[in-house]
Amino acid sequence: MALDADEIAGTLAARGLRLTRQRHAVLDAVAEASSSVSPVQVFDAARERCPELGLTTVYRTLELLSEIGALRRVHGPDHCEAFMPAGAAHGHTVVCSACGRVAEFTECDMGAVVDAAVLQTGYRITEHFLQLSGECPTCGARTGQARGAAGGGA
Amino acid sequence: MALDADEIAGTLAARGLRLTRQRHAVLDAVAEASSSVSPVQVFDAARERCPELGLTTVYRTLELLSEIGALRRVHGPDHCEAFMPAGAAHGHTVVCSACGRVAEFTECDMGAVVDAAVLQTGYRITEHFLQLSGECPTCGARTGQARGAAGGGA
DNA sequence: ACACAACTGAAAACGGTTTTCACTTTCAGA
DNA sequence: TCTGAAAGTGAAAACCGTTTTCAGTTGTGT
Ligand SMILES: [Mn+2]
Ligand SMILES: [Mn+2]
Ligand SMILES: [Zn+2]
Ligand SMILES: [Zn+2]
Repeated sequence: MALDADEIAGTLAARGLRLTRQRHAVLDAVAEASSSVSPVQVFDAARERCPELGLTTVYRTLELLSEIGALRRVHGPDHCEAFMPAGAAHGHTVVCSACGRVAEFTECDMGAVVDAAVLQTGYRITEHFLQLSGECPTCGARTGQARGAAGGGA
Repeated sequence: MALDADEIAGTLAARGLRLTRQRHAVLDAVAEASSSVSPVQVFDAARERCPELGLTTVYRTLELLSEIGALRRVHGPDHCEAFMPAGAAHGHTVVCSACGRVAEFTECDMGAVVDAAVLQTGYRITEHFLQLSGECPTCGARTGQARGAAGGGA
C-alpha cells in the first residue's frame, strides 16, 4: 500500500505536528504488513528500525495516524483493534480466517440493504461497517478447497 | 424479544447443562434490555432478581448463551463486547449512535457486494459481519433531523 | 543562545476479562 | 436414601491490553 510519507508529513505539519523517526517507523510497519496488524505487532516490526521505540508511542501514533486518515481501523468479530493502511478509495475489507491476511475491495453498493434497514427499523442510517471473512487464495489452495461461488454465511 | 426459556433450557439439557437461576437471570436481563448490553450492565440488571449473582458467572453465561445461539454478539466501532437476544431469523443490526438502542433487520441480500469482493480479492467468502449505525427514530425526532434518505458513510 | 511546544519512554495506573480455587448444587446410579 | 461424579458458583487473584503520568529530550522559531 502506498502511504506517501511526504504527504503525511505535510498533513501533520499543517497541524504543527511532525513525522518523527518513531512515527515513520510505525507508519512503515503498517504499510509493509501483508495483513492488518495489532499494536504489538507494529511495535515488534517497527522496533527493528527504531530499537528505542516505546509501546506507548506506538499507541499514540496509531491513534494519530488514524485521525488524519492515513490508517484505517480494522476490527472483526475477534480482534478488535488492528490497523491497516487506508487505501485511496473508500473500501471494505476481507479477512482470511486462516492466515489473517486482509484485502480491500471497493464495491460499496449497500443501497438495497440500507433501504431495507431504514424501512424495517425507522433509523436514519449514516454509517456502515462491513467486514467479510473467508479464505484467501493462498490458504484456499493449500487446503484444496473448491474456488468460485460466494458463500452466504453469518 | 422472545427468547423462550423452555426452549433454551432444552438446548442446554441436550448438552448436559442446566438453566440455573443465575443463568435465567442473565437471560432475562438481556431479553428485557431495549438496546444491546455490556456484561456489567447485565450484571447490574440481573442482580436485582438474583442478588448473589457474581460477575464471573455473567461472563460465563453470556459466552455460553452465545454459543448455543440464544444471544447475539454486537459490536460497533467503539464498544466491542455487547449482547442482545438473537432474533429468530438471521438478521443484522443497526445501532443508534446517540442512545445505543439496537434494532434488528432481516434483509440480507449481500449477493452483489460479496460477488464484487470475490472478484476483486479472490477470497472465498464464507461470512459477513455487517453493522449499520445512525440515529433511531426517537433520537432523530429529538434533534429534529430530516428523515428518509439513507446515508452512505464508512 | 533561548524559550516554548512537540515528543518521547519507563513506570504506574487502569479496567475489562479470564483463571484459580474452594465450595455448593444437582442428578444419576447403587 | 446414601453416594459419587459432574455441573455450577462467587471471591479473589492473575492477566493483559490500553491509558495516564511524569520527568526528561528533541526540534523549531526567534
Ligand atoms: Mn469490535
Ligand atoms: Mn447476513
Ligand atoms: Zn489466508
Ligand atoms: Zn437513539
